[in-house]
Amino acid sequence: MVRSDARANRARILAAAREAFARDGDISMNQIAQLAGVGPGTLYRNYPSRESLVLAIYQDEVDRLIGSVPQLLAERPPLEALRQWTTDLVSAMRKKHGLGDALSPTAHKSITEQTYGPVIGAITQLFDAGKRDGTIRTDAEPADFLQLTGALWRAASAEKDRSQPMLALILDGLGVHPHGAVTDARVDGI
Amino acid sequence: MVRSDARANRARILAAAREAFARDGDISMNQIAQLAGVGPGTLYRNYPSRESLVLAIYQDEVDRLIGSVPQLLAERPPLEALRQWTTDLVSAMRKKHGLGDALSPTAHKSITEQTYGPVIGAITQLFDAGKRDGTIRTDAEPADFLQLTGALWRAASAEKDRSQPMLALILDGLGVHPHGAVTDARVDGI
DNA sequence: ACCTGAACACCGTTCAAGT
DNA sequence: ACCTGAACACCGTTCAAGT
Repeated sequence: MVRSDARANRARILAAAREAFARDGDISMNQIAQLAGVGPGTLYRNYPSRESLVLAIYQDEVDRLIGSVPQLLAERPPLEALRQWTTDLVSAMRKKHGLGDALSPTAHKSITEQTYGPVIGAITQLFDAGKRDGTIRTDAEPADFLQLTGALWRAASAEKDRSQPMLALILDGLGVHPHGAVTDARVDGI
Repeated sequence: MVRSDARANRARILAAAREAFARDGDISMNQIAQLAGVGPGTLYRNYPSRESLVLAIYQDEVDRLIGSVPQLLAERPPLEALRQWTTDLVSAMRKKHGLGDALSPTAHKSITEQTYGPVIGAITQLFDAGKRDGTIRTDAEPADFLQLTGALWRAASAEKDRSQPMLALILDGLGVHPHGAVTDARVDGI
């Protein structure tokens, strides 16, 4: 039987840790415990090592992202949902790389591999909705899109954030264009 | 004026640290000082931070590598010198990646960028010697060769070390083959 | 069943005292 | 001019004592 205060603690720890790591990747475990208002023992009961905590934070971020898809699709047209979702994804990737210096390359690699499948799944959902209502090309590939997303994150990290116009460009390319007019405009836009 | 014991200490620290890091990338600064037979203060006088020590170790490794070129070229024919040198390079790269988990991604990147130029320079020296005596193709590009070297290091890390046969293959490709016969054999060898 | 927080061994780093 | 090593503040982690 999981006590309710235990569950609440777990959530508080994760929230505090997420905030703390976003501010400073070098934050100590004891400091996180204090920020969360629990003893260090409680922190270690829930996350037995520093690495497991970092992994949980990122896993949680990905879970939110995956889980937000149905809501986004209910609220707006598929292309708009995809735009919003991708913006969130880029922000999550940037956070992951913010952690980067506190995360060992090996851990970083394993985290990327573990989240690849679910992320592709979410993109597939968004694509399928657009393909069904005719706003996204039927030959669009989720894996290709994710690849392009990597370029977006790099663009977002640069001094001048060009990720939004670049995303608009990609989404244009995904759209269905009866006369190819928008495709021409896209080439001009580069 | 640099005292001779100071210079000796610096060398002893670097040697001890190189050995220690090769065994365990998580070695502590105090442990390194003890292994080198100096007080922690002396260690910090020479290398004011952990990162500066790691960087110095790798820099030293690259310096040795660059410096070994004339000796190698004096002792053996260019292609043989290139083979030996590349074997040493792969071993150095493997060490760098052994450090990898103790080195921040940012530091790892900057170290790679800083050593790129000198490494290309060393390869150019070896190539030029081979081009002069007609054993290496005149159109061979040092940068391409270094790129292929990356594949060698990955092959060396795999459970079955295939780096030596792969290196032989690349060197075959660099050689001058009057009738193209060796090139055919090379394709068969894959 | 879970939490607290003092305690442990050790970390990176500093600096007064020596030679 | 340089070295030593005790000392400092803090680290990740544990565990006896509580509720």
